[in-house]
Amino acid sequence: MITKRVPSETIGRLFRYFRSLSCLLRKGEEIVSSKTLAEVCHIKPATVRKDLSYFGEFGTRGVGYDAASLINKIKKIIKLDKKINVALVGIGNIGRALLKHSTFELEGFKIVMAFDNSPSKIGDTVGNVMIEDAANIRERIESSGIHLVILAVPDYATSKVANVLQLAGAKSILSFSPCGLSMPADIQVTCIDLSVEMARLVYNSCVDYREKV
Amino acid sequence: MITKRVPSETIGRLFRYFRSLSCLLRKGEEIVSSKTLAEVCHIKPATVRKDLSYFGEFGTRGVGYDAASLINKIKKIIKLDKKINVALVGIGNIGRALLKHSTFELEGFKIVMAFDNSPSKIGDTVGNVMIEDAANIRERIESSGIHLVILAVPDYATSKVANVLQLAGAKSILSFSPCGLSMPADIQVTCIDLSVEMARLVYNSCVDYREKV
DNA sequence: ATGTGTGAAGAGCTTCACAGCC
DNA sequence: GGCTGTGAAGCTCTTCACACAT
Repeated sequence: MITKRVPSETIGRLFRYFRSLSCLLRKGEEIVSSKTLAEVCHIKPATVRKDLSYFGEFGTRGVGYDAASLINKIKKIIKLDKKINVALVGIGNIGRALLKHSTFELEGFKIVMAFDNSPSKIGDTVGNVMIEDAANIRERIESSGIHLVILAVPDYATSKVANVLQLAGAKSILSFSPCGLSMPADIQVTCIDLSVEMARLVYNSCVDYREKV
Repeated sequence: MITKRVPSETIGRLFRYFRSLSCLLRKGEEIVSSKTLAEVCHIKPATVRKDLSYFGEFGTRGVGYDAASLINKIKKIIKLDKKINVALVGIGNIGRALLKHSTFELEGFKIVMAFDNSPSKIGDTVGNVMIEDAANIRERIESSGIHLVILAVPDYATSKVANVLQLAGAKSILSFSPCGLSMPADIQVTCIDLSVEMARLVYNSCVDYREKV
């Protein structure tokens, strides 16, 4: 019993291949080589081939990949063949921006439900979605079968909400709070922490090109 | 001539240690062990010790780390001892959210300049910052000596703006567009791509606990 | 000739396990 | 006893280099 090991980075890149291929196809390129795809994505050709090889043999040696059919293969692999419904908790600045951010829908994700606990927000409609009372999170998410939830609440509320989401059967959480989440292993959590990213950028730009002896 | 190799992940974790230590200190914990710090951050004690060891010996064997002095050490390492000024380009939904996102300032970053090219936005003030004409980006960033720029413009404009930023002497770019940036190696670029993160979450939650034979 | 598919080498990060010090 | 600091092992992802197919 061996789990097929696919690097987590590979999945992210598949999504980018999907985007780039759609773009190349629109420009009339029907056959695409790993070299072309790599250039568009700013990575190495070998990485492209390796990534795809985890899932099968999609190309023709000496020729390349058929763009249209490769797109479909990728779509199935990363479950982009159906729209993914998403719930959003926390309608602060970030939450509001996400609701208005129309691009998600083009990429296969749709925020279909939004929650906040502030009476002044509940009932409002932002970007076609009505804000519901956070008290109903569990019931609503459970009954709708939503698996992916975006968490954009203040830090102090994060873990409390996360526990409710767990009870509601959520499988994946994308959080904008500095992690602090301890979830069971069967729940995927990704934290997006802008301060951390900025700190890394600052550090790297000071160090990388100042070699130490 | 050997570059001291510090994992890029380590820098991100240092920032989290910094946060956690501040919190622990506020609670009155003056001495902190790698075990305690690891628990708070949901990582392994050995990782904490290894991370710190890249920069020196900050602890006392048999005892632990002095929280206050460790915080100061970390501050210096990741340049948090001074405020970092940041410029923001693109005042759409995300840009606006970032301007209003007051937490940055607590963490050492301050958006001091914002640009857009829409006449209807130029001159407005959002969260204490006046939106300036994007035509002045180069001049303003160059003369202010800002090194870190957040890019929140529509995809099609990203690389064009990035080129201007390069000319303006920016050293680091935090972009919210699907990468497409080819910058010289001395400019650090980080892309935050929510669709990619969501796609990974979805994939992992389907696969991780469905072992393949 | 050209470009894929892939085992093996390489690079980078994490984790272990234990020596060293309190 | 307790906890740090660290070389070495382990693991994961990337890159190479070449066999193979058209």
